[in-house]
Formats: sequence, structure tokens, C-alpha cells
Amino acid sequence: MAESPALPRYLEIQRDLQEKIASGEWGPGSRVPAEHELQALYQCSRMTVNKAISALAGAGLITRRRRSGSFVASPKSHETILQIHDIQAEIAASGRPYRFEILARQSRKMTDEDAKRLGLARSGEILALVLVHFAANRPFVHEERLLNLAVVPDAATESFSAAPPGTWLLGRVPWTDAEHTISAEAADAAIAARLGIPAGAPCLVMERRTWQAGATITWARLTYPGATHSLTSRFSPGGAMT
Amino acid sequence: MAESPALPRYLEIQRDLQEKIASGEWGPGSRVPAEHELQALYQCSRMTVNKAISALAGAGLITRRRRSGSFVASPKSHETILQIHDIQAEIAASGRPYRFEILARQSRKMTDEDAKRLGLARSGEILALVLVHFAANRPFVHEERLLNLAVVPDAATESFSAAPPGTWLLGRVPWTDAEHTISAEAADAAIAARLGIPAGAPCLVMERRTWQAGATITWARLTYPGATHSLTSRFSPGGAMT
DNA sequence: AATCGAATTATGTATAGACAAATAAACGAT
DNA sequence: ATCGTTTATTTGTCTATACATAATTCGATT
Repeated sequence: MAESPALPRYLEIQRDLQEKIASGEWGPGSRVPAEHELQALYQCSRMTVNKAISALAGAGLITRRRRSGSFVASPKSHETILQIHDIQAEIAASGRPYRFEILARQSRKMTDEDAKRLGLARSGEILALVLVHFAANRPFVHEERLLNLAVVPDAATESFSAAPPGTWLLGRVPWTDAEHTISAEAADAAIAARLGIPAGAPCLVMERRTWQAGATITWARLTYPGATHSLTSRFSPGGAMT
Repeated sequence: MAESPALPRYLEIQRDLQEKIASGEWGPGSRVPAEHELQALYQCSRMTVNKAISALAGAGLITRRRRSGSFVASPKSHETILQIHDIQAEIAASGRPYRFEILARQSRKMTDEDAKRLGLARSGEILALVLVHFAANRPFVHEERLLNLAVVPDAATESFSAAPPGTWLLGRVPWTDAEHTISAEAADAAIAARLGIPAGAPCLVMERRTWQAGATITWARLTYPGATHSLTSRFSPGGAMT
């Protein structure tokens, strides 16, 4: 059996087209039949066809131009969606016990260095933290973090005893923009000692800046021992269409 | 004037809602007005409202449940779209002259190591390449690549004199699935020599496997000197809605 | 009180039709 | 032959309506 998928018409069409593109039957640059042709082919209304094609256009598989028609897009890059989970949740999900230690905490007026990291010109109060996250009592990642107290004043009096600042923020302040930078660096002596690795060992470093409506909320720098951590993502173009 | 934005109705609504979510006015879990309410509010048809909300639902900002209604989603992770450009295009875009050198090329029956890298169990013919890409005559990235000749037989006779294998593939074989792994590793002696960096220097390593309809097309391992290269991405949830 | 079932409600899908906007192609005049 | 104008085609948006589907609520029956 398995023959009445109860699959909506527009998804059926969408998958049909997608399959033709994925298989190479319609190579990059080929013309996709016009909406009225597909409408006749599939015996449905134009809106239904439109919904299918528009979805593929949104996913970047097809580009559309008025009067000219729709064409199979030629990929110019690999694109992947990187899911960066909350550290606490990530460790908990792996079944290992989680804890963290705050090594340093300081409220201060923004230094030039702080301002640069937050991407801000003018001054203000910030909260600076240094902490280490542990998975099964072994150091997992080293975190340096700056919080812009102008945007998150509550943080000044928060103890962060229940949840680390990253988790605390995530559930409290909605962000509208984030910038991630991933790089490889040699561990400096201080961080190496805290992570229990040799100085100079390669580390995966992730820097993140987060904004809400133009205002920088926070900056974080996460240093993972390179030997134990990597980022993996699997991706299919036009993925969200089950 | 400047008052006729010519912005379509559904985008206007979409941005309105998005703004309410981004600003925190509608916190995570809040109920979004039902379609018929928004329809009355914006004086438009339900389909128009539906298009706006559906787009936000697709972007993950809203979750919808029949009969219950629509609710602002609560983010559980940072998610970012990593654009990994074609190396040739990336260097060319930076204005520096590009060239590459093929250091090794071998057609062979798949070894166990090859099979593991490609994620395949059984055997077959592959093409193995080692190359270095240069930007402005300085080593930019070291590439090891395996091509599954069962899927891309043309590669066996291709000289790759015009374009490197990555670029060549991108314009030829459509891929349906890709897996990326990003890690930090110390450069081994051979790679360090080819990149002109000290052995043991931290490197950003990106491994990629690419499939077409279940069949592995290629495996690639790109090693970037950590001192000069990083991956950056800026992301706003619900981004693709200009 | 517990359970089953029906009415209600919000979303999901689909239709037919209409007009707008962009632009490639055909056409015409200089 | 070149330039500007008209025409035709294709996508973009919108409407009003209809029925399907899932799920909550509430009432009736046991």
C-alpha cells in the first residue's frame, strides 16, 4: 500500500519539481515550465502551482523573473545551517552531568577593548564574566562574556547560580541579529590551564555578538579544545519541506 | 511624500508581526491573533494574512497548531546560516589573483580509508587529489579530495586545468545533501610545509561530504591556516524576507 | 464522576478569477 | 540601422469562498 500519502497537492508538485532538479534532469539554467503549463499538467489552480514554485524559489533552488520565466538556479556556494545549541542543553542531552564555574566577575565601565568587542563606539556599564563549563567533571569549554548592562540591567544583580549567562539570556531577551565567527587558535597559557590542555594546543574558537534592534546585547568567546570538539551539520537545500 | 512604500500587503503584515516579536512586545509563548482577527485589523483577505503568518512559521518565529492558534516560538538554540563559498570565487571576489596547483592525482580502487571517508561500505573506483589553492601567490588552503567515479565518471579524464575540482563539480553535478564538519587541528608536517606555516600550528579544518540522491559524490578536506582564516556569518531569524 | 460524542474554532488546503508590474519581443518610424 | 513604442507573456499579489482537518470544549449519556 502506502499509496494514499494524503500529501497536499502543492507539496506533491513541489517534490516533483525538486526531484527533477536534484536528479539533474533539469540542469542549472534550464527553464521551468510556466505556471499555466504546470497548472494544465497537474490539473490544479495556478495558486497551487505558485505555492510550490515559490517555496522552491525561497529555498534558492529556482530563480524567477517576470515575463522571462522560472529557471533552475546554479549554486554558487555550499550553504549549511549550523545549529549551535545552548551549552547546558547540549551537555545534558548527551547524558553527562553538567556544571559550570564562574572564575571572574566584574561590573565596570566599558574599556576600549570591551567597546571593540561589543562593536560599540560610546561608553557604558558592562558586566564581564569568565567561566568554564564542565561535562562529567571534565572541562568542556571556556567562556568569556560581556553583557551590555544598558540593554540587560537585570544582569547586574543576577547571581547566575541556577543557569549560566548564555542560557539565562536566551530565555529572557529576544535577539534579532547574531554574528558568529569561527576560527582556530592556539590556546594561551591561562586558558590551557583552565581547560586542562597543553599551552599552544589547537582550539576551536567561536565568537558571537548578539543584537536586539541595533543594540548590542552581548559578546561571547567560547574556546573548545580542538581535540575533543567539532561542529557538524547536515543540510539539504530546500530542507524544510517534509 | 515617500509614503507609498509599494510594499505588498502581506509583507507589511509580516514585518509588523516580526517587529512585535523582535521587540519583545510579544514574548515567547504569547498568542498571536487569529487569522480572522488580523484580517479584520488589516482589512484584507484571510489568504493574505495566512501568507504572512505562514512565512514566519516557516522561519521558525511562530509555531501554529490547529484549533489552538499561533504562538510566538521560544528559541532553544542559536542558528546560523553558514555560507561556504567556492574557493575560486571567494578569492576572486577579494580582488586577489587566484591559482591552484595539483600536487597529486591518482585513480584507484577504493581503499578502506577511502571508503570510510566517503561513508561507503563497498568498493569501487575513485579519483584522489591533493591540491593547494593560492591567493596572490600565497598558499591559501590545502585540499584533499576524493571523487566517486561511479557517480562522476567524467572526472577520470578531466584535466582540471581550467577549474579546480570543487568548482568543476559545483557546476556539473547537483547535490541533494551535504555534511560539514568544522574542527581545529594542528598542522602535520606535510601540510604545514605546503602551506608555509610551522608544523603544529593551529588550522581550521573543514570536512565535507556531498551526496546526490543517496550516493556519495565527493569527500573533501580543506585545511586553512588558523592565523589567516576564519568563518563568519551574520544571521537574523526570518532573514529571507526582503 | 467518568466517558463518549458532537459542536465549535482555528488552521490547512484549494479554487477561480482579477488586476498590477516587469520585461522580452515584435513593431514601426525616423 | 537605430531608437522608441506597443504588445504579449509571465510572474506577483489579492480577493472571496469553500471544504478539510485537527483539537478543544462542552454537553449528554451511562
